[in-house]
Parts: sequence; structure tokens; C-alpha cells
Amino acid sequence: MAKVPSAAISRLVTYLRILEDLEARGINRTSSEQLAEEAQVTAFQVRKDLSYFGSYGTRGVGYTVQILRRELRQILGLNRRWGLCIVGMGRLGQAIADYPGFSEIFELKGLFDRDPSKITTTFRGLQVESMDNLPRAVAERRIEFGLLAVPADSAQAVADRLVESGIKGILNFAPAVLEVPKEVAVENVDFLAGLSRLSFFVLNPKWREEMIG
Amino acid sequence: MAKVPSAAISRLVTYLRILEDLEARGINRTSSEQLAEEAQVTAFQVRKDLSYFGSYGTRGVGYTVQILRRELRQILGLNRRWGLCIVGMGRLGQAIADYPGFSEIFELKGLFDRDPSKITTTFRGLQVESMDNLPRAVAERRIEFGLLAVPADSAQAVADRLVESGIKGILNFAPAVLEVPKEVAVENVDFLAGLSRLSFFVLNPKWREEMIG
DNA sequence: AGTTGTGAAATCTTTCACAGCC
DNA sequence: GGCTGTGAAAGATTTCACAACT
Repeated sequence: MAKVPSAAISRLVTYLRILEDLEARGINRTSSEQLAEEAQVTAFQVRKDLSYFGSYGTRGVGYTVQILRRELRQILGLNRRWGLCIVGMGRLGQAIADYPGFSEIFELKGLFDRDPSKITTTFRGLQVESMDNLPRAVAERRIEFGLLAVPADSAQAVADRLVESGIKGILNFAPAVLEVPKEVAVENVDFLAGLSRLSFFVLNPKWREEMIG
Repeated sequence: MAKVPSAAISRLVTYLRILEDLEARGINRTSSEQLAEEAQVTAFQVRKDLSYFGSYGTRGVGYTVQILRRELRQILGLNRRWGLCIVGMGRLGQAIADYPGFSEIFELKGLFDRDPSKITTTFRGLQVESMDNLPRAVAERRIEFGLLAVPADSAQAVADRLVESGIKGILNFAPAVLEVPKEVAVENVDFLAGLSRLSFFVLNPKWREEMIG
């Protein structure tokens, strides 16, 4: 399997969004040309990008929306929901938890805050917990990702606690540059910024290695 | 002037952040090697990236932090603050307005919300206004950018009103794909997501044309 | 007849070696 | 002597033409 340009992966996310839109509109057949138009790239590019991973269409016919969508979700690791906790339940943490599409990608399994007064409050059916519960929660509830929405001055300390707890990835929304082990830093967390392409993906392990672009 | 890879521009933003950090630490001389190490690229790359825009160092010596910083801010259009209004003052709008570093880039010149009950409230010294004031505010207060933090279902309508009002750019934080004239869509709005690299820039008009990468 | 999938060409980006300057 | 600035080489990505298949 050839090396995949990392730009190709980003475009896959765009194609997926388009396919989901087509499916919602009840359209079940498409072509590289149509995808290209919507994604503002060339049809050559669409076909090449897909070809890095396999062949999902039918010559002379095109692509079945549902099938291609399923394949892309599989490639991008979005065919399942990931367990997530949010640390820091200020306005930002709350806004993120409410973001549309959020629950399609993540299953919210814990809310944490340093402030004891917040601990009585409930959000999206979960009670905010003390930071002391964090290590146990990560271990026991299959929490794979931690989303940091704390002030800059505590971001590094909280990140360290997440790493100690054995978290798989950190989505950093705190206004700080973190020093964390490379495997744990999640790039491309774009829901919220710019745009609506749900730009979070966890590349399927099968393809992850080739993608150090 | 040669064509500039758009990836180079993104790296400029990184170099700028590093220079600001160096300056804060009282360091006033640096080298392509040091910048490269911090930015996790090669020294060749740093020098090449800078060379697209000019020569800002001294051979045999290196770069003066202050000078290079000023030049990069100039290139990236961050040597001035831009007038901005926020439309939608829910939790997201509020969290964004409070984001550290926000006021270094933007001068907040208007807060708008559809909800009449919000109109009595004050935020960062500005009273929230009715949407009816929008066109006049944009025209009279030199508001160059509009930041959209409204629900998905009203995002397009609000974007249209911003465009009609003669806004120069729209920073879209609403969970919707907008159809707006190309000149008005702002890419690379990254404060908030991922990183802490302040990833907003308005390329200096002198260089903007070459940079359709 | 029509559209995908892909090797090869063209283009773009990064790396490199060293000339140029302090 | 040392570090920048840059043309040219190497490498990566995108474009293209067309063979392959329905």
C-alpha cells in the first residue's frame, strides 16, 4: 500500500461530509465529478484520494452513497463512537458539549471541574465530578479521549493528570501549548472552528502507519 | 516575487508565536536553527520560508527577534487590530470574546443577538444590540470582520445580513456550511481549536495575490 | 456508452549545498 | 568563522490520459 499524502486524508473528511449531506437528501448514487464539485477539487483528485485506500465504486456507474460513506467512516475511524470526558465545565466546555454532531462522534462519559460549586450541577445527564475521580473514571469507563477546556494556567497540570490516567488522546481547547507525549496529542480538532466540516478523525490502525505526512 | 506555498504561510504563524515567546523571555537574538528546533521543522525550511518575503537577518549573525517579529506581523496583517463584531452572544460567543489573546488581534466593536432579553446585558464593556443595528454599525464603526456564533439554522441568514452590510470577512463558528462570496470567507480561524497558535491572519495585500496555494 | 482506477507526466514543495555577506 | 539567502536537486503531490470494467 503506497504512502498516503496527509492532505488526502483531510479531503476524505470533506467527502464524508458531502456524502452525509447527499444521504440526508435521499440521494443514493453519486460520481467522482459530483463529489469534486461539492468539495471544490478535481474529479481526478477524488478518485486518486479514494484509490489510496481501495476501490469503492463501479466503473461506468459511479459510487453508491451509502457504501462509500460507510467505507470512509471506517477509514477515518468514525464508524464507532469514542468515549470522552470533558475537563473544565465553564462556558467553553458547555458550549462544546452542546455542539451539534458532537454526540455522533463522542459518547460523553464524564465531566470534571476543579470548582466544588460546579460539582452539584448536571449537564447532558451527567453530574459534574471532582478531579479526584478522574483516574478511576478513565480506567473504568473506557474513556479514550479527554477534552481540555480549562484556563491556560492549569492546562499543563490537567494534561499531565490525563496522561497519568492512561488517556489515549487529548483534544486541547485550552489556550496553551501543551507538552504531552506525541501519541496522545490529537491534531485536526476542528469542530467549532471554521467550520462545520467535522474535522476529527482517528485513522483506522490499518492505515495509520502510512500516514506520517 | 515567486509563488509562495500556502503551507509556508501557516509556518510563518508558528514562527511568529515563537518569536513572541522569545521576546517575552527577554531574548533578542535568534537563528534559523533555533526557530527550526522550536517549530519542529528544518533550518533550511525556516530560511526558505522567510526568503519568499524578503531577507530579514544578518549573515554570520542571525535574526534580531524584535525585527523579525515586526516583519512577520506585517506580512501576516497582524501589525494592527481589526474591527470585529460578534453575532450570537450565547455561551460560545461569550467564551470566544473572553479568549486570551483575542484582544491583541481584534478590537471588539459590536455584540449582536436576536434575543431581546439579551439586549440589556453588557459584555466586555459593550451592550448587546439588536440585529437591526447591524448594517449601520458595520458601516459607521469600521467593523471589518463578523464572527458568527449563532445556531446552525440561522447561520446562513445572519451571514447574508453581514454580507449585505458590507463586511470584509466572516469568521464562522456556527455549525453550518455557509454559502458566501469567496472574498468574505475567512479560512484558518484556529484560536480556540487545537492550539494556541494564534492562527488567524489577513495576508498583507502586497502578498495576498501570490498566495492562492 | 459511461465512469472508475491507476501508472506516468507535470507541477509544486522541501531539502540541500554553497555562494554571499557580516 | 559563522550564519543567512537562494538556485538547483530531490522528493512529494497533483494532474492527466487512458486502460479496465459494467
